[in-house]
Amino acid sequence: MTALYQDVALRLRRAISDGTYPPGSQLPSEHELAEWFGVARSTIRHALAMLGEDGVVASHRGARRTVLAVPRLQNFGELRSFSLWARSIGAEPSGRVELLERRAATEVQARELGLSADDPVIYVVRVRLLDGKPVMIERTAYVERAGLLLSFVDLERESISERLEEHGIVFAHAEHTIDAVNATPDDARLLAIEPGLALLRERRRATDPRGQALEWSEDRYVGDAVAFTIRNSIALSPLVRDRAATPETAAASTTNSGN
Amino acid sequence: MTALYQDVALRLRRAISDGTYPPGSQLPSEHELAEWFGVARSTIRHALAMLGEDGVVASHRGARRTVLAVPRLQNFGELRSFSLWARSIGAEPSGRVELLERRAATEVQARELGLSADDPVIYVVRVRLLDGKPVMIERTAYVERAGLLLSFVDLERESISERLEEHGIVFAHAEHTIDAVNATPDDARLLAIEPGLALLRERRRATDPRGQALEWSEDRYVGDAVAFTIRNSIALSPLVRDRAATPETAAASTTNSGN
DNA sequence: TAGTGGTCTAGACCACGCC
DNA sequence: GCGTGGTCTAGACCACTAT
Repeated sequence: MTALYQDVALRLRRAISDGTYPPGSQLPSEHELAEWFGVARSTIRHALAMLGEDGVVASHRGARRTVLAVPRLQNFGELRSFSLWARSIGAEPSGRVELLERRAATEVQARELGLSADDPVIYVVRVRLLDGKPVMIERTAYVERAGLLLSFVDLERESISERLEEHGIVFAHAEHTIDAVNATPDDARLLAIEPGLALLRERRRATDPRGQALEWSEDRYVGDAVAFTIRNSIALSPLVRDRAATPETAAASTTNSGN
Repeated sequence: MTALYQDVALRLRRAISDGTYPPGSQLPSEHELAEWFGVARSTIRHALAMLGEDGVVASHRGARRTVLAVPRLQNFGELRSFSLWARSIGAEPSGRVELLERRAATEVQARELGLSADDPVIYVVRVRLLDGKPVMIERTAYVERAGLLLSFVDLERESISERLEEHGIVFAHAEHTIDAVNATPDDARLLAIEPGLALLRERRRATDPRGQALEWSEDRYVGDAVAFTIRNSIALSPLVRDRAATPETAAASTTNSGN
């Protein structure tokens, strides 16, 4: 069912989590692991490469691998879906729909979603709550193909992404741009906070496995409720620091231009 | 010198950048690429895996790879070093040292750096400027081994990380936690902005190749000057959403809590 | 059904760390 | 010099897509 290397990776993760190989210690050699697991060395290497991508182990030619940290659980689905994420930390997610309409795409939405000007999008504004406390405003434009299915979803209770996956709409890739903004009066009203409070803004473009844009969203998190964490290393650096988009630079910026 | 697969990856990146394989198009098959480049299929796969990690291509069993986006240039060094990053976007970096002293680690610093209470750290507060405009405050605690070398660095002009690398201190891994805070009066004074303006806060723990902590830093960026971008996918998700540190949760949390 | 990517093996040689 | 991880090859079989 699952691939051998995934099984090996899982078992190594567990061994690190349960203290067999605590952070700072060294892993057995690839040769030893291959013997113990009864697989080829390349299969062990494939598994170890995955741990390396997660920042769990570090490796250097000539020396055994070092354990850097205990693995984190979170997966892509939990990052994309507020509901999944909330439940994974033991909180009860809910949502309040402020707006849901089919309308012409704005210039930005059209560019990010790869649409022509005035193509229709489904635009949704939702306030997301954690254990009854508002923590985020989600302003999302869906392409028509995905958005039309929203009429089948109970937006107050259900997870949009979970329901869309049941209908064959799969989110596979995303690009996130993160900066900070002060809460507008409108933000403050929706989140029941003071205007001017610092909010963490995440602009997200998500695509299906083929790279076809499915949604473009601008989410604003209450600064003291949510944070993002990224691990990276010399070998793997998915995080990029950008000059923020300003009215003058927005048009020229590569971060924001679509497709 | 460079590995074959790295050379192949570079050439494929170039082919995507120059429009040979634009976003949305399909790459040739692994078999074809292996023949063209004169290498084994596994070498091609290794190169393509790197492009996949960067979110440049997507792959599915049975179908050819799809180009998702044009590759971004930035590397790990440019993320860690403000100076390198600034020059890479064509701006002139500078810095102003507000404080530099050797002192006992705070509780948080000791925990993040893996020190005992009251072990000494080198604490530096610097304002970083882009083309003369203040955009960031950097409050960094270095472990003694790295920090003592700072006396050899011209902090107003030089890049700390570049000089430390010359002395054998190599930054290899980092974990970043990002949230939003309002500028304190002190922040506002240093950055020449209004108090209360939304700032992007990055707390960063960086280690050497062995996972030994080298620095722990709390940086605050002016919200309209800098943003961070992350790409991820089902297969690779280095980004994690966390509940932010609150006075109650800070003690239990490993990721966060303030300076 | 042919082609494609995903997985896995067995073996080779090399560059580097450590003793 | 020995053990380690890094690179590379050649070939096999399988699961899935496209047609």
